[in-house]
Amino acid sequence: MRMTDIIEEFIKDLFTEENDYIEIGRNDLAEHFNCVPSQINYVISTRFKPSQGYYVESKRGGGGHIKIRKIDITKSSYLMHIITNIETGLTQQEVDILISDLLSYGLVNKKEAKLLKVATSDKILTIPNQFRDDLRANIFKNMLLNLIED
Amino acid sequence: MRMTDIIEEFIKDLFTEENDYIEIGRNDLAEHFNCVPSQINYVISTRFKPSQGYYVESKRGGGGHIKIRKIDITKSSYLMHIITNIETGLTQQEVDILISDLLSYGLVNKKEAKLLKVATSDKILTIPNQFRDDLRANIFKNMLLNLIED
DNA sequence: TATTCATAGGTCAAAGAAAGTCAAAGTCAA
DNA sequence: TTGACTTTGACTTTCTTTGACCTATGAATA
Repeated sequence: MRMTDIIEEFIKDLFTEENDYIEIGRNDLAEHFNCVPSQINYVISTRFKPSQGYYVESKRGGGGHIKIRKIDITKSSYLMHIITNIETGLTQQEVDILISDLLSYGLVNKKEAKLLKVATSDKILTIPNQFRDDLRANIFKNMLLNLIED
Repeated sequence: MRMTDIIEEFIKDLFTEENDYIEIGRNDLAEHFNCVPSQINYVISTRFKPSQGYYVESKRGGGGHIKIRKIDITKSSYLMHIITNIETGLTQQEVDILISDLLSYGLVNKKEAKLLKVATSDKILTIPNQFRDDLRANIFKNMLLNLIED
């Protein structure tokens, strides 16, 4: 069996009914499985993506850690559907349409819609063109993921 | 848990409804937490900046102390203070502290805090380094602006 | 009054502790 | 035998901890 799969399973087993997130130390885990630390990053980036219902944060430096939150994707299959189907970039137009759909289906309220809109608008995303649509898609996707109720 | 976070929390707990400032002795505090005195300075300089709504004064010599004052917190004034004090870029660390303060003052709810956090995190802002802090500040500022007018 | 000294706090850079990135090399199944 | 997936490791970035040295204040003393 591949190391990757073993680590994936190990991490997934850390989730129980009570916790919706877990914290790991990258180096500890790597040591535990006798692999290089970056292997852990590989596992996380391939098996714990938003489209798989996971949200990941981390902190470096002393006392650093990686935190993985599991989102109950059955709570909103429509949101999940959108999230899963965002692969590449999105234009502002595309996002605006999605937001107004979400609003009219009552999946987000007005305030949330506004926040989504602000954080994904061309006006605010003041970076070189080439990066914008991918960044926007990434922000949008992850914000949606976090709108799914606990 | 990090010493830094423990000290930060300890200091923040010293604030109550009645007092708008607190006084600490650097050496006493360091002794209490069994760390070097300069650790206290580190905590203060990373967690109690003016842009985060705190003003620090101190006095050396006999009877010396460090005094930390918190700005007046009515919803719009605090938000405006933060917004107007964002000049150039913000690191993720700085934004995270701001968000947790906003949350603890009840100026944003949990969901809004999450959205703010997602839209400003290093993990999500997948663009070249040089652009990141300015972009983050821009997103954050504009999201906050939208939280005010409601 | 002027000097000296103990008692604070301030600064800054180095060392330490994690995690992130990226690309090269390896594996394996279709 | 090629293309996708995995493994590895050198290098980078971020955050924290530590300590040596510096500066200001007030009290005691000459």
